[in-house]
Amino acid sequence: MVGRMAVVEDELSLVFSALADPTRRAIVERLALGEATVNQLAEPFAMTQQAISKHLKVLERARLITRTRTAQARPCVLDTENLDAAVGWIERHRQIWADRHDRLSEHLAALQAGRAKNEDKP
Amino acid sequence: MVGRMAVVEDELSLVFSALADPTRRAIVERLALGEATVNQLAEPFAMTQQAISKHLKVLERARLITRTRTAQARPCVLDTENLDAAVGWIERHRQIWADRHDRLSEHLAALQAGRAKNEDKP
DNA sequence: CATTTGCACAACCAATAGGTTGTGGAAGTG
DNA sequence: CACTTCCACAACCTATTGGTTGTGCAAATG
Repeated sequence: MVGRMAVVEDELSLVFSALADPTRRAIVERLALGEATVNQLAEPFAMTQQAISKHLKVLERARLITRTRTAQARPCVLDTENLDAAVGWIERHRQIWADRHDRLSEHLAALQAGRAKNEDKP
Repeated sequence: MVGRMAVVEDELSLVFSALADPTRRAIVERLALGEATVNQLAEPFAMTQQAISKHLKVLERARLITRTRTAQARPCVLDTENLDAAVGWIERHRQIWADRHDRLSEHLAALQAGRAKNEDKP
């Protein structure tokens, strides 16, 4: 195999990689305040409308936004389901580590306490 | 400006893009169970040790792991601080939207209730 | 000391990402 | 109808990503 790439991108990868771009995060922040059209979203950025459309397509593929059609406009709405999925994944593993880490700290504290019986300054 | 790329990658982008790869997420999952050496981490994957080393460098740059030195081994440990940062960012904006969405659902439910007075089947 | 083990650095490669310009269609407005 | 507004598609460009092979050093082991 020479240089083959990922073919079947899983949803979580799409979500995280969608959130990995500052422009797209800004768009999500904006959409958290309410729906907006492409031009409204593009306005604050120093880039073309086409670039923003590309970003929106990435967010849509990650199912972080959904798009409706109102007349000639294409308003975007935030879809939090996959945001939840992302938080879920992180929390699941962060918590396991945190628990272990607590026990480790506990263990070290116990050791420290044991040493304190013999010498005041370690 | 013709095709200039991101120069000053912010930390959050590094974190999300580090988590955007299934191999790296698997590594994080593994490290949530406790520290491991490079070879231990590489073992489950159908790729070279060098590829894993690259992935570890990405995780290290995102400050999701830290590496110590024990003899000739380089054990990796999970660092949850930036995982927390990622969750924090998502939660902040997800919550705002969720609140708005609740009020919208409420509003729609109220409308629906109003209609129910006139016709049973909407 | 010779060898193995653990890991990283470098050069290379194909695919992807993130931007551009150019263009055109579909829906509202004079 | 002519025109403008809103948006997407296509072609193109460059940098980055995710993998490879080849190599070599540093520390443990015989």
